[in-house]
Formats: sequence, structure tokens, C-alpha cells
Amino acid sequence: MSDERPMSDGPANGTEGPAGRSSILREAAFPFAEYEARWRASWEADGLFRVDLDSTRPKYYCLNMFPYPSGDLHVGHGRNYIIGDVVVRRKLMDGHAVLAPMGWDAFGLPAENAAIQNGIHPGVWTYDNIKRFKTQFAQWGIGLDWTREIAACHPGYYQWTQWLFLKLYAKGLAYKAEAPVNWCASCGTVLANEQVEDGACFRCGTIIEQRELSQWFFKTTAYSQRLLDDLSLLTEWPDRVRTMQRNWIGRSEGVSIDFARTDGPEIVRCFTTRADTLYGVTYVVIAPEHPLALVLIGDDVSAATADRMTRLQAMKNQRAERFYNPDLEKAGFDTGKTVTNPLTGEAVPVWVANYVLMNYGTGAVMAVPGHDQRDHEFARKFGLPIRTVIAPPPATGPNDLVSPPPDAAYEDDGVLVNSGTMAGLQSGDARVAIGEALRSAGHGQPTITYRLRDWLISRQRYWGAPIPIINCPDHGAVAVPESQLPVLLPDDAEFKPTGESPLARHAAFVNTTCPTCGKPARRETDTMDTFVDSSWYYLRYLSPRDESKAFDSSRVNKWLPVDQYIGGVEHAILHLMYARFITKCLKDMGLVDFDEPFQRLFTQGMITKKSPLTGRLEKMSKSKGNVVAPTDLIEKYGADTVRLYTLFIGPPEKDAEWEDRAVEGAYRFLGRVWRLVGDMADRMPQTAGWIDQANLSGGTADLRFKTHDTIRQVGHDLTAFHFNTAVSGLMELVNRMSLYQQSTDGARIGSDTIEGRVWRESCEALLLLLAPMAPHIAEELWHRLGHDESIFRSRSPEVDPKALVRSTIRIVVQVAGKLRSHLDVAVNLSGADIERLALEDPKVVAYLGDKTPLKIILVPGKLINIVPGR
RNA sequence: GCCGGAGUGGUGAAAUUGGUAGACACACGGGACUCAAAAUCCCGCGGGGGCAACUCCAUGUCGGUUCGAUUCCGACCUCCGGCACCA
Repeated sequence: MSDERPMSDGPANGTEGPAGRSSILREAAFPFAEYEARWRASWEADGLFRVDLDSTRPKYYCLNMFPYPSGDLHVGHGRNYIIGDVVVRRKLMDGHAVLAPMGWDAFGLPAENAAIQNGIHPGVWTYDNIKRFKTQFAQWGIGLDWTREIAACHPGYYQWTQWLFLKLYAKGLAYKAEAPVNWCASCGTVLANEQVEDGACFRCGTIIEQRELSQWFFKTTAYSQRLLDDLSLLTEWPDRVRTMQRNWIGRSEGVSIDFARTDGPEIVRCFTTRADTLYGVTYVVIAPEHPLALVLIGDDVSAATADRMTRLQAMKNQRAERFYNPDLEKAGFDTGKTVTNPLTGEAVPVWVANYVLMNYGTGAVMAVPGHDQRDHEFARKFGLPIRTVIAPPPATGPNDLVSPPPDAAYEDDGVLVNSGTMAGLQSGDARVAIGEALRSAGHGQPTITYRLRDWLISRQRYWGAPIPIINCPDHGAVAVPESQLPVLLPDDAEFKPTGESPLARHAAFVNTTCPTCGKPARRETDTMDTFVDSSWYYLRYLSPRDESKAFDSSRVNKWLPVDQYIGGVEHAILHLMYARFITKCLKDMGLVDFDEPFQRLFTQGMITKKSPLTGRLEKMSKSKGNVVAPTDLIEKYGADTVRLYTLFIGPPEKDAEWEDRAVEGAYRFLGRVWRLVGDMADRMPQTAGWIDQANLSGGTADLRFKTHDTIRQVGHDLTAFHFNTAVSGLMELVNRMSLYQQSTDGARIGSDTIEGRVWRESCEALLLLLAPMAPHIAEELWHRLGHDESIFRSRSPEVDPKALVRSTIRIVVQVAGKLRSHLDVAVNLSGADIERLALEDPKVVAYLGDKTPLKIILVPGKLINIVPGR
């Protein structure tokens, strides 16, 4: 599918170069090439974005998720950083001391894979990328405090990642355990549960296997409840992110019930949220990995037992091969043993089945085929009894008459039947009563279960922070003393993945001595998940070069939580959960005094573009062939145009499709600004001064109204992250200014008259509002207006309430919702009243006269609707 | 299946959360300037009817509340995210 146009579009010389070539022929609408680089250098020299941490100004910490330096930056990345830069510059102009740091999430697999492919060291590859990323950040005009730059792969950083590990280890929050883990054969490493998507590796998509390995974990489950509870503190996070976290933690309340073996000492403990169905239990079923599976099958050599052992092994193998399989056929077998229902005394068989998960609840389930669909399917397949103990509530309306299909379980609440002394109770009440009966008899207790599991942090790869542990034959796992940190990554390791850490084959790294006894010992050779690096980096920015500690508690306590965190929604679970967890650990150690690291979170949408390969809208990526590189665009239109278009493309939290030709709109707009402000710059009065609203003629009052209405609206939009409407608000103002310029005597605008001063006021307001979004052009024009200081050292413009007052207002009267008439009336409120009302809220309810109160809706500059009061 | 979110012109979208639906922009059409083009400026641009002032219809579908609904309530349809043999 070629989208090429005939030659008529460009010079017919047949050697048309890159997109920018032909545009060189045409004169730029404004000379961005002349001043953009100059102002960036000036801001840098001026230290505009170098924060004074001890400033007395109110602090503002604006943080972008630090990028993984791989490939090139494209306009999709740009959105992230441009949004952050708008916030930073606006806060600067609002008088804040703003911390805007940047760093690199520089450990990880892509570097290692690229290194293997190209035969270079991952560090070389990574630092190369960082260099390129930095020049691209500069092109966009992103204002950052580069003196605080950090890189996760730098020993000066990962030393403290290792320190963090030791702190957790000392508190018992890091532990090593033999456990079934998610194995990605392609990456040659294990993965945390959070890194498995639909049973496949989140990075490469390979289906995960299950392996039994001894691995390091962080005890995230110790914080399940707090991670859940504190979501309520995060009122300035998007609801969807909070919901995702809540679901991920997955709290459920229930009872664990002990089923004692009828003819043996073993007890099978089951977790259930449906104790009300206890009378419906017709068998108990355990996971193949359950420790009791082997015990119950027994070890005599009868044919039946041997058969069971074979089946058990088959089920385990199936799990190992393919950990995830959504349409797995239910399989299982009878252990031949029975347990007693503690409430009824009835004996029920114990089965083993592949549909029971070992790592949730207790790995054993009381099966109620009448009221659980999974148990139902299993019971039907193996001919186990199905018993109804919950009756649907009586019908309350004609739509309730539908009875459940006979081949499915009734899973909702209802009234207990066939349930002994509990019959007649509602499900909810029965759960309480049965739970209490079990508890007092010593057969069960209330239990809360979470879906959240501990965080597996071991990785069998080279390019990560080595876990600072030494394995001594006598003393087991011994922490490397803090004084011996960092445990340096050897430069000369052979790092091809083999399933074992590459460090394990590096003798000089592995062989060491035990810090406790001095005898020969082996270093731990796994490295840490890169999400450990990113779980604490926001603390390091406050003292990035401190060689004596990971972070400075007093500074961190002053500057955190982060006021505004910005990043992609793809991190809604993984990274944010881990960072919250680590913050809570540090709080409990007394090292920080806040519970949550990120006060306000903004998750921006992706920039998509139709992929020539798949024909669909896709996130920009090299493999999809739909990457838009910023460099060409910036060369052709200037950085401000690209920034402005990116902001204007749509609501920033939603995905947006990149359209090259629409960039022209932003470019034209900036051209109009350039001419409108620039052409008159040297003829305007030197200052707007104080403007008496009462002396303005109609057209001039209208312009001033529009200016101040724009200040109000754009200010609101910037705070609310409505950048698309902020841009359109400025476009409206420019359109209005253009009309005013055409209808007004140019000599008056260009001299010290009231019109000239109002004009200057409009121009300055326009530049001040535009500055965070299109900083270069605003700065350039600001200086052309005669200012010596940077526009970013000036304050955001303020609304003059008087400018919003109209002496006559057009009204619409609605009678009975139909008849309407339009008329201009003099407003009968005092000027001060209107002034106040108009500022407080553009829509104001007031009552005029005491006989027939009318509801007045005031919309400044537009209309009033008068409707009968209520 | 469960939990979120969204459906508005040819297109991206707006409507300050109950008050002129479609701001602003892209694309398109027409005009001015030009030898011509580019750039710039002006006009038009949801649908039907009317020469016109104007007038009906229209925010996924069907109902409801209200003087008034894109907005609130109920049911349904479609799409997009997240979770999923979690007991």
C-alpha cells in the first residue's frame, strides 16, 4: 500500500529528500531557528531549573517516571516530558521552588540483549543511549535540573539499592525460599507475579513455565492491608489506577475450616468465603502441589496407589510446562481417603485436582458443586453428588421468575435449605452463624486472604544490582556488611543467559570469605529485579552524590511526597505498588515520615499512529514501523510547534493519534502570535500600567474582558491538566486580538493611549500564559517587548475582577421551557456584587425581588438565563 | 464471567459538571492579494425546509426526572482497558 503522491506536491526534480527539504524554500512564519537554541543556552546558564532546596518559597516536586534508555526518543515519549515541563514552568511562574530532576532506569534486559547481539558491554550500550536521550531532551526544551541526574546502573546508585536490600533483610522483609516460580525460558530468568500477563512474560510474550527454585523475595504481603487501606489517602490519583491496585491486592474475607481425616491424624485446612454453603460440601479437593497429596495417597505399592501417583505426577508436569492455560480441562482423582465435615460430622472424600491453586488460600478447597460452577463441572465429570443448600430468594417481580439452569451452580446468596439447624437463615447471617459455630468448636476461624503475593526479586541475569549476600557453609546466608558496599558488578563477565546467573561462572566474583567467620564462602550470584531500582529513586534526587547514605531523611521529609508524578498507565500496578511498599517499609524504619510517596498522579495516554505493517493504530515502536522522530519536525517547525501540537492533540489522559499534517495548525498559530505581538513590539507603550475599566470604549472593554476571561480559564485548565483547552483558549484570545487590531486605529495601539496600554496588557498576558507550553517564542517576544529578565522569573498573570464586569448583559428568558426572548438589560446588582459573583463562579444563583424569586444564571460575557426559581 | 472507562459533525475534539450543543483546530469548498504559486487574510462548513429573517430534527438505542438533559436515574447495544479455575 503506497501512500505516495504524484510529483505535483513538490519540486519535480525526483531527488526529493527528507520531509524538511522543500520547506527550506519557503520562508519560516517565525524565526524559531534563530532563537530557540539561544534561549535554551540562556536558561541553562541562568540556572533556571537548578533548584535551591533550602528556598523559603513553597516547594514543588514534579517528577516524571525515569525512562529506560533504549532506542530513540519519539513524539510518544515527548508527551510525557512536555506535560511535566508545562507543570514545572507554570509552578515556577507561580512562585514555587520547583524540583524537576531526571535520571535513567538503566539496568535491565534490553541492554543485555543488545549487548549480546552487538558484542559490546551493556554499560557501553546504555551510556551511549543516555547521551543520545539527553540531546533529544534538550531539543524539546524540557527544563530539568541535570545536576541531579542519576543512573540505576552506576555503582554510586546501586550501592544504595543494595543497602536497601540489607535494610529489608535485617527487618525480615527479605527472605530466600524454595518456591514454585514463574520462569521465562526466552529471557532465561524468573519473573515476579506482577510481570506475568495472561500467563506470558510481560517483556517478550513467552508462555511462562513453573519451576521450583530457591529465590529471594520481598515480603510485600506483610503490607497487604496497609497498601489497600492507604489507597484512600490517594485522593488525587486516577480512580482507575486505584481500582487496579485494589483488585491486584484482592482482599477477601472468609473462614478457614479444618477437615480432620476420618482415619488418620492429618487435617485438611480449607479457606472459603462461602461458609453458608458448608452443608453442601460433597468432597474436599487439594492442589497437586499440596504437601498432603503424597501423604494421603500413601506409599504402599498397591496398583491403585501407583496409578494415583502417576496421575499426580502428570498433573504436576502439566503445571510446570504451562503454568497458565485458560481452557484447561478439569482433571483429578480420588485419594481414597476421607475427612469429616466439622459441622455435620459427615465423611467426605478427598480429591486432588488441577483446578485448585496452591498459592492462593490454603491450597485446599471445600467443594460445593451445588453452588460453585467449578466444583459443579468437576462433580458432573466424576459423578460426585451435587446438593442444593441455598434457595434463591423469593421472586419480587416478574423479572425474577427465571430459575437457574439445571446444569449450572446457583452461585448467588439466598436462603439456606437442607442445612440442619441453619436452615431458613439468609446467606449473610448464615456465614456469621456458621463461622461462630466453627470457631467455638475449635474447627475454624475467620480469615482474610489476599491475592497479593510476595515480590520475587531474584533475576538470573547479569545487568542488575548484585544481591549483597554471602553464602557460608557454616552460617548460611550472611549479609554483606554495609561498609563493603557496593558489591561491584565485574566488567568482564560472560553474560549470555543460561538459566543460571552469569555471575555464577565468574570465579573472582563468586569466591569470597564469610564476613562472620572468615572461612571461604560463595557470593550470591542473582541480581535484583530492576523494579527494585525504581522503587526508591525519587528519594535519591535530593542528594544524588551523597556517598555516605542512600538519602537525606530531613531533606526527603521536607520535599516529599512528590507533588506531581507523571507517567504511563502501564505502570499502574507494578512500579507504583513496589514504590508504595518500599516507602512504607522505610516509614516503619523511621527513615521517612510519610506513608505514600506520590501525592498526585497523572497517567497520560499513549500517542498512536497507524502502523504500515499491521494497518492498525499502535503505540509507537520501531518494530511497528510507526515511529515519528521529533528531530525532523523540530527542524521544520521548531520545538514550540511540536510541543504545542502535542498538547493540543487531545485530552492528555487519553490515547491520541498522531497526524503529521495537523502540526501545521499549531505552527500557524505561533506565526500569528509572532506577528501580532512582534510587529507592534517597539511601538507599544512601555508598560500597561493601571487601567481604569470605566474609561474603556466598547471594543476595548471587550478585548480586555476576553484577556482576563482567558487568564481565568487557561489558569484553570493548566491546573486541571486540560492542556488541549488551554491551547484553544489562547487561540481564541489571539483571534480576538487579531480582530481588534484590524478594527482599531493602528496609531492608537502603537502609542501611549488607553488602547495602546490595553493592547500591551493583552500581549503580555498572552505571552505569560503561553510561556509554559511554548517557552522559546514566549521568551523571545517577552524580551522584544522590552523586558530584561526571563519570562520564567515573572509571575503568572492575574485576573482583574473589574475587567469581567459587564454593564449590560444579554439575557434569555425562558417561559414554560419554550418561549424565548433575547434582550439587553442593565444589571441591577451593584458592581461589587457582580464582580464578586462573577469571580466566584461563572454560574451564580441569585434572587431578585422577594415576590417572584428568579433563578439567575450568570455567565460572564455571554448570557444570563432567567428561569422561574424553585 | 467480574471490575472500571467511553460512545457528540468528514476528522481530533469542546461544553468551566443541569443552562445558546459542536468552541478551538485539521480536512474540504469559495473569495481577496499574486503574472503564477507558496505564505497570509476573509467567508462557508451536522441534517432537512425556506429567496430570506427564520424554522424544525440531531450528542449509541429506548424510557424516566426537570421549565430545561451530552450532563442525573433505569434498561439495553457497541467499543476500549484491567482482572480471571483467587474458592
